[in-house]
Amino acid sequence: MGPSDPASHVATKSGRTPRNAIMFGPAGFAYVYLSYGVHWFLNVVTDAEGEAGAVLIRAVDPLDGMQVMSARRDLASGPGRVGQAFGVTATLNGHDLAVPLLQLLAGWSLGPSDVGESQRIGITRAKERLLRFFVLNNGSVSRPRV
DNA sequence: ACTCCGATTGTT
DNA sequence: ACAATCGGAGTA
Repeated sequence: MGPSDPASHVATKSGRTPRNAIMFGPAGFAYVYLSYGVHWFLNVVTDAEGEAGAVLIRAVDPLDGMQVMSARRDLASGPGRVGQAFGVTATLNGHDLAVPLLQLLAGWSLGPSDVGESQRIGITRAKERLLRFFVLNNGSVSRPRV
């Protein structure tokens, strides 16, 4: 939602800044930022060039390269863990997600009944908006901390 | 220049 | 419940 979402990095009065500049570019690029000075968060830019918008990847379900069956459940459940699992750092900010180094590919097919939506996690502004989307009945989906 | 705090996580 | 850890953004 970009500017119309109070929880977005582009929602401030300053609008475009050095940090969020990638969000104003074309879709399909990585927007990476450091959270709490600790975790690298991976976002995918979604809107057309000139229109700021991005989606945070909060979890990933490891399908290939998981010699680690035991770790499967929580290996990449949580945005900080996604960053850690893929080795995301500042150098990936602005990365073209069509390039194999870190690439978005078509996944298995999902219908509307496979996708859940809920309030977002960990934010203070615009909590009520249902802008968190997840695969239903998938163990890798991240959850709020109890 | 200085303050506040953040789409968190691991440990106590 | 709390520390870790740091830079963006707002205020002065």
